[in-house]
Amino acid sequence: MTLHLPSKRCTGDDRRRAVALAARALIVERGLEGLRTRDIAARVGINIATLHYHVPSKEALVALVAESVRLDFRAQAERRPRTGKTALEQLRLEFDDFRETVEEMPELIIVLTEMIERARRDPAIAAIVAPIQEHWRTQFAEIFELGIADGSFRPNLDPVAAALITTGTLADYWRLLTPLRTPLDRVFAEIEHAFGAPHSSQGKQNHVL
Amino acid sequence: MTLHLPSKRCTGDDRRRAVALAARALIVERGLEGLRTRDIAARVGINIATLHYHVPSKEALVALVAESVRLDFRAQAERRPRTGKTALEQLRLEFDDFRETVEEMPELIIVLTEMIERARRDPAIAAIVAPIQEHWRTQFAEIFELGIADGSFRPNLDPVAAALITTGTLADYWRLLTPLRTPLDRVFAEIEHAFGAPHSSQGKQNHVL
DNA sequence: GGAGGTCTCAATCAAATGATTGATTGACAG
DNA sequence: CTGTCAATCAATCATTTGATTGAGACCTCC
Repeated sequence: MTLHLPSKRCTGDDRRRAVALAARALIVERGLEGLRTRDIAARVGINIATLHYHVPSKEALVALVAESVRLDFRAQAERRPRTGKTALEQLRLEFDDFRETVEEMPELIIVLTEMIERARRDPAIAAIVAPIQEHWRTQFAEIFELGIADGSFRPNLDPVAAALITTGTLADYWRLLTPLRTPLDRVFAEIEHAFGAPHSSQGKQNHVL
Repeated sequence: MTLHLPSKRCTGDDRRRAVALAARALIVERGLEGLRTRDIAARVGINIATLHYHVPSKEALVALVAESVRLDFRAQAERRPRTGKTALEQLRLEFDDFRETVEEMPELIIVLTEMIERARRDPAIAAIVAPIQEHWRTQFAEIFELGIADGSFRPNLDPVAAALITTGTLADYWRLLTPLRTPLDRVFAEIEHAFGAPHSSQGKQNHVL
């Protein structure tokens, strides 16, 4: 991968990547609403014309950003093997994952939220963003399904509804304006109580099966 | 309320109200991102200068819209007496309320979401929008607290966490891009199961106490 | 009837903004 | 050395957009 620090010229892909990252940073700062092609070019350190050479239009640019976010999410989702774990363990892994993402790449979530908002009136963006949400939801639904079978969770649990509740809770949590003294842990614990098997006291010790 | 159809002149408050409504409609169509003062003026049927006479700046206009949304939410929240009901009944009232809002004034929620997004980088809007969310959350927290006392809900329920889960779930539900064949009812039912007292089978018949 | 305030508009401004043009540079193949 | 092509830039365009100005119209109260 030729970096653009030593040599002045870069390959198109490198430039596009740099543009996407700069755009993401600017979206975090000023929102999609305040995103300007000039600012992106300036942050990358190139001319506006050069930007337009690599990314034909602003519409394409937003799509490029959405796509880069999608890839980042997929990459982050792929580097966790969950095989051979109980459902409860998998659920906690998922929680850890979320906490990690919130703490280490909050910018990624912010941009995703902006994209989701835009997706409501932009089918092209919707097509990119929907799979991300779908995948996340499915992930939880499968965990709950497994958990019903292995006894981690309530027998009368509705896996799909539970997944909707879980993803909705997490997606909305970080959106909260008030910094919120209620820590994420309490929410996680409450979700476990809410979906866990009623008799098995699966508080700290996980003696499933 | 003097309409502006027969007589040409209106009082300032009427105009401001009309401007706010037109702006809300435009936000639904094109987002805050695509909101243009000219378009608002055109929709109201007035000159741009007249718009600026009633609302000094675009910033003030966005604040006006946020404020109008806040008032609408407050009005909608106030017209429901919940005294003398059990916690479970109150929870279901709240669910009915949400469903009604989603079905009858989805535009209100869309605008609120845009405002929440903007609030992240605009303190003035944050100050208007935060109380709405706060109130909603508190509402549920109180219901859960009452429900623990009256036996509707689990004794080990964390009311604040449960409220966060509930509001997060609802707030995120309507945001979903895929029209989602999973009906709201299943989510509601799952929440009731999740927080309900484990032994009392409060599925359809509500024989609390 | 007129003084003063409220309300409205046509015309215009200055800045911002997405996009284009035409020329230049550097790398590399033959 | 030369032709080709990706990559880059300065300059500029055509609109868009938030905001202002100055001239009236309409209403109310005296």
